[in-house]
Amino acid sequence: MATIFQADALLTSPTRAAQRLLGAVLVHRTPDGTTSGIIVETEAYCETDPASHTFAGRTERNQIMFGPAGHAYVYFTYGIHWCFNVVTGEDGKGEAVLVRALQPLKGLALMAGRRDIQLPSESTGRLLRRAAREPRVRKALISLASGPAKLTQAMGLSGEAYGVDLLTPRGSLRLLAPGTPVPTRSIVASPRVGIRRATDKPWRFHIAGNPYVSRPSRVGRVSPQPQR
DNA sequence: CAGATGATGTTCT
DNA sequence: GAACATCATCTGC
Repeated sequence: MATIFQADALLTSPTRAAQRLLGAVLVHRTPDGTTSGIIVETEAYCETDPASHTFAGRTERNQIMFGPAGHAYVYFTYGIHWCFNVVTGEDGKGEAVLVRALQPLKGLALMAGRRDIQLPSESTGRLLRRAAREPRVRKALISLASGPAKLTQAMGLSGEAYGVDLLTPRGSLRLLAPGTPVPTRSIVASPRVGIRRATDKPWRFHIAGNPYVSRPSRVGRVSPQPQR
């Protein structure tokens, strides 16, 4: 039923792949249950980019980024957090897209438990309706996965996911094609977050107006032309 | 609201 | 020994 994300769509520049990944769905099945979410914010990293883990060449940690597209690059940072990337580009290239935020779809209670966030135990639909008028519920839903380390925690992702092929149809961790495609006019580009180098490159992308992004857009809608 | 800070461990220089 | 693709919590407007 659920269609796996098209591998070909990742065989391009990471900035373009980052835009194509918006709207795609990440699904993780574990013994505790299944969680999933729509990718609403991404960032592109490539070898010639001083902010990229691959800038200085291959290392044990980044080797998967040089491998074929569609695998997971997961790394540990700040002594506490895990971040999740989708490897993109041709085999041998050292490129990936950091997934920065998800709009929760399934397994919200499990996500909340993993995040230690209080959420009324009601159906997703009911929660969404409550969120419309109750700020507390709204904030709880938004804080489930609105950041690169929040989403890995909510989805139950860590080092075990390193190198996993996300495009395997029956895999426990899968990347699915967007339910509804995100039109280019709804994609906003802005500078990447939390880096010290190459801060001028507008290689962060998010879905315009989506409340589940890690931070609001200051830059306006961007348009038609993808960088690079 | 903005800005500062501590947590905590791996990776790289 | 420094840096780190972060987050929660705190302080002071």
